[in-house]
Amino acid sequence: MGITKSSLFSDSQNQLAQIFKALGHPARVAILEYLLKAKSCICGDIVDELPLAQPTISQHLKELKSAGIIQGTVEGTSVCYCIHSQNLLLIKAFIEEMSMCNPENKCC
Amino acid sequence: MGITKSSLFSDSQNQLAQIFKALGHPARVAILEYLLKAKSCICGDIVDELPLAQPTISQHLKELKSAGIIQGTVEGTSVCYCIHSQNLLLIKAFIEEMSMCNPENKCC
DNA sequence: TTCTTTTATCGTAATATTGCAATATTAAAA
DNA sequence: TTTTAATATTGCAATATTACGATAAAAGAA
Repeated sequence: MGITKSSLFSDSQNQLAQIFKALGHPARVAILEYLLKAKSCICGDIVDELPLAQPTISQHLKELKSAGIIQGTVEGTSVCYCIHSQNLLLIKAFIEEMSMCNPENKCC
Repeated sequence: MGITKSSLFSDSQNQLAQIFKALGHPARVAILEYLLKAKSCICGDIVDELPLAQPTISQHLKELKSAGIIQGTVEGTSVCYCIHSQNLLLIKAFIEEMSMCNPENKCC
């Protein structure tokens, strides 16, 4: 149905999934890589950098922001975006746990 | 258009996004947590554990598998799934880089 | 062989996502 | 005030995802 039954899962599971989902698009990965590479947390240069139209970039930025992965500060007519690491630490812990796969498991 | 323009991005960006996307659903997060918790890498107990119908679970398992996050081994009539950590290490490295946000940035 | 159990696949309805043109908004510049 | 520049929002078409009932497939049990 295209509708995720989030009520069936824990808050923690939903939050982790939400953050992962926001990272689950190559444009958003590219935006983060650009924000990391750029020394200062430049704003709409992302539009020039990425091969997508301005409204599309704006939408991707909005999703990253609402997932708590980036933050934006208005500076005159432009907006300065940068990585907000707090929520990334949540999924970092999850992945660290998961990647400690037990090699004793029969099929691993 | 609901169609991700993956050709516009690098292989690395597409691969990272694909793995993140597979993790971007609470049911799939729950499946991984269950696989980690269960001592042996049990199979269709996941269907009993999660509040979703069997075809839905099967579909989620398929997505995790095609993203290289889990692997399955047929054992008679049942299938034994377990975590396959290799691809998780890819996103682990990405997140570690990203979470080293530079606090010197003006807006961070 | 027939039945049963387990898992996968098909088909489909409901909903979500992606991308962009057009347009709105906002604040600085002229 | 008018114009310009930067970003956000709206509306929509194309496509993807989610969920599940029905059914298929595969292997062991009777």
